[in-house]
Amino acid sequence: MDSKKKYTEIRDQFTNYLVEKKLRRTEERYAILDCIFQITGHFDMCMLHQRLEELGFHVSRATVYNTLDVLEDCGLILRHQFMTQAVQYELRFLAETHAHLVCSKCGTVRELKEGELKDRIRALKMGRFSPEYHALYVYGMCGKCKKRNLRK
Amino acid sequence: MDSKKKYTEIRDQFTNYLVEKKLRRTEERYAILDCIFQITGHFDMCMLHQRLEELGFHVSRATVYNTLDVLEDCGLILRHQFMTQAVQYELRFLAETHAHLVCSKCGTVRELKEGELKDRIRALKMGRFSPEYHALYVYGMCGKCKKRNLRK
DNA sequence: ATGTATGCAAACCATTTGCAATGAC
DNA sequence: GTCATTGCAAATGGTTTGCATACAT
Repeated sequence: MDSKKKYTEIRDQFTNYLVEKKLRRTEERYAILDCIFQITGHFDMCMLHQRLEELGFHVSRATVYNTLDVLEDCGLILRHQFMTQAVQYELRFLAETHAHLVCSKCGTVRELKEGELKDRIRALKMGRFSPEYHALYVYGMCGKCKKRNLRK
Repeated sequence: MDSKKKYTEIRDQFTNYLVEKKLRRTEERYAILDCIFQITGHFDMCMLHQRLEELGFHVSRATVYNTLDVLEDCGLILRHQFMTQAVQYELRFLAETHAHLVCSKCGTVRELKEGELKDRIRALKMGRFSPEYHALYVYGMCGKCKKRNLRK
């Protein structure tokens, strides 16, 4: 299975990061990463905390926040802020290949593959700025909301 | 002056929107739009409220929030959430022509012209989704932070 | 005259912080 | 043994809400 291989890669990246930065490799941190890897789309702190609880793994919210910061700094996840009040996260390797279509009406976020655009963005000349990753948001109205608007 | 013409256009767009939606054309709403038009870059509710106060125009924070919502809905401004806790806004016609280079280290946001990319993004096939505007964020490290990192 | 918009203050809630206890090194 | 990390609870602060008053229509 390819996903298993990918996960080993991700876990290793996390371990290398923790070792290099002299941070501790705690059970909590790896449990949280494991849990995130099971989520295919976006998630927020609340959802993550709940899932961990369901798996019978209790962690404090403070620890979840702390770990999300570490994972973001490590480059494994990235943060989005859509219409919702809570910050949303996503595994970076999943996010790289799509744009986010955000409906201004209902807040739904759809993903759109845009393979070639990625390379064009990477090719931008940014002077002294060293790009690490990017996110493209397109705001507008989704099909459902358009229909709903016509009805009225 | 071209800017004056642009502002008339924007003010008219706002008026049309308010009339169409049967919302009231209050002094506060126009004063807030005036103030925003003077700001060339990003701003948050706090900065805006402060500037209005400096101009001797007192409005409650609730009204600023309300007006920002109306202006966003009207399509005149768009919202960003960078590293800071407060939501940042920007005049939409200014934002359309540049990408945002966000430094993950210090949080600074630089703007980068990217004229041709805009058209490519507009050309994306999004199915039933009707795009209205977009925002491109590139995360990475700015020149200053890179230097600072080397020194240590 | 009617009902929306405003101002103010209180409430809300995601996130951060302080501190004692735990556990990775 | 040392000190980063955790858990818990309290604090923080941006944003939202409720309600009485003002005012656009």
